[in-house]
Amino acid sequence: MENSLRKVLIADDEPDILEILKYNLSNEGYEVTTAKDGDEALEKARRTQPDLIVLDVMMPKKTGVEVCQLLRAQAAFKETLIIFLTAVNDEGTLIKGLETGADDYISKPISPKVFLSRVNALFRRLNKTDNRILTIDHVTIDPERYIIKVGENEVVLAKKEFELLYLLAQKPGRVFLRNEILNQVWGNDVIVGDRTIDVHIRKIRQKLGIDCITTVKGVGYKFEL
Amino acid sequence: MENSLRKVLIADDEPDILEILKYNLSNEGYEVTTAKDGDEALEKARRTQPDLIVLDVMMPKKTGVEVCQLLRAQAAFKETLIIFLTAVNDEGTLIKGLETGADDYISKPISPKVFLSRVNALFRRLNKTDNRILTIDHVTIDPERYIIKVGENEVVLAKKEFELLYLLAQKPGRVFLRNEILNQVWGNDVIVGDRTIDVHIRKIRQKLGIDCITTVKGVGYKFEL
DNA sequence: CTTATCATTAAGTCTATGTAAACACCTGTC
DNA sequence: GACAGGTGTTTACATAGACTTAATGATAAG
Repeated sequence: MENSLRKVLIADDEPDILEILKYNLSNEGYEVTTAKDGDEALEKARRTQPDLIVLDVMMPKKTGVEVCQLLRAQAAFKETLIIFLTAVNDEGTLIKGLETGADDYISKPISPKVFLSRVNALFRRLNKTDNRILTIDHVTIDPERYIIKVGENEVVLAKKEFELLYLLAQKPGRVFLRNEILNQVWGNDVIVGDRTIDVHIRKIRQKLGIDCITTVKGVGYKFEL
Repeated sequence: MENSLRKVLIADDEPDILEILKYNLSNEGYEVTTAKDGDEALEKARRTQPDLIVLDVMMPKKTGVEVCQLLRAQAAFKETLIIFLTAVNDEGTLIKGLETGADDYISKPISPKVFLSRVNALFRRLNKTDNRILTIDHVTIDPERYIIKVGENEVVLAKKEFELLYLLAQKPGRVFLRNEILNQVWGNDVIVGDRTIDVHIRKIRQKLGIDCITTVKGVGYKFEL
């Protein structure tokens, strides 16, 4: 993997498991924090803002599922990767866990090799959709430099405008609900008026000068050339 | 999960209640089976593989909680919706019931309207993940893009039209009752006139340009090529 | 033939979005 | 501190078209 330090938080009540996982992840270049129960996991998650959180389902204080729910309720952890560790006989809880928004789960007993490959796979998947330069036909969107190219013209968008366009352009053709857009661009705890999205859409349309955002009335918007 | 396959099993030892609930559910387009005790419930559950099981907590032979436990132990019923009917003074048992993996509970005495709305809500929640692209012959319906393709032509439908078509197309050939359509597309608390559905059907027929929706007089509509 | 049900059409109503302008806020400059 | 410029948001209003209704004609079932 690349040079960027990926932060991982592992929460489990069994010190042995913590030790093994931490050792393996560190070896791969991850920066690892550990927690031994649900409350500690929440607290350290807040402090260290990890990229990935590994939660044992069965933990003292708070279960992994509860921790996951509490985290997902906060905007800061909407995009954070969350993996559950679970005993095989615990499928009921697990299903509920996945519904609360976990990205993957791994059954105990854990093979370090499998664990690592799953973690790496998750990060790879994340990277694909996160920081890449998008090119759709003759439109190029570069999130590093906050620049849009339409043909040969460079267009400068403001931050929110850019993020909105970038979101839509990640899946051209797919309709994004207004709620979805609010969550992704504004964060789900922010409350803004009804017309805010429209106004931004309008500015994007205006600045780009091409017809690339389609309204689906009553549903949302989609990027399309 | 299938949207339109909506089989319900109701188990209660009071014939009146069975009758009322069955009547109301049938009206909404559910396919209802009934059982008068725990053993019969188990047996019919196995046979009919319902999508929702309504269990009275107090029943002869086996209580609702016992039935629930036995069902949840089987892989086939891991995902089945289970609702308890319970008398108000029975909270101890109820809590145990929810722990065994029920999805909801409803207190007696039961208002049919409340009952229906709870059932509909459960199914709707379940359907949230129903986002698959439907392909029937040369017709493609993509809810993600909100686009219909008929051969090579792209057809744009309005929101209600799209949802209506999407509903019908989920089970080609199956007849959807008007009530069912109202529930799924409009939501069960909205009241609209009799001709509203017809008009939408007409627009769909017109826009698609092909004869794909068949009227079953006195019953409802079905999608068919 | 009668009746209930559906199709069709042409309105009317209402809702979601488009648009322009004003406002609040931040940032840097003189 | 006053000012300018930019961003993000709200407000108020305009408007297209989505949705509904109502009226009338067609059709199948009994």
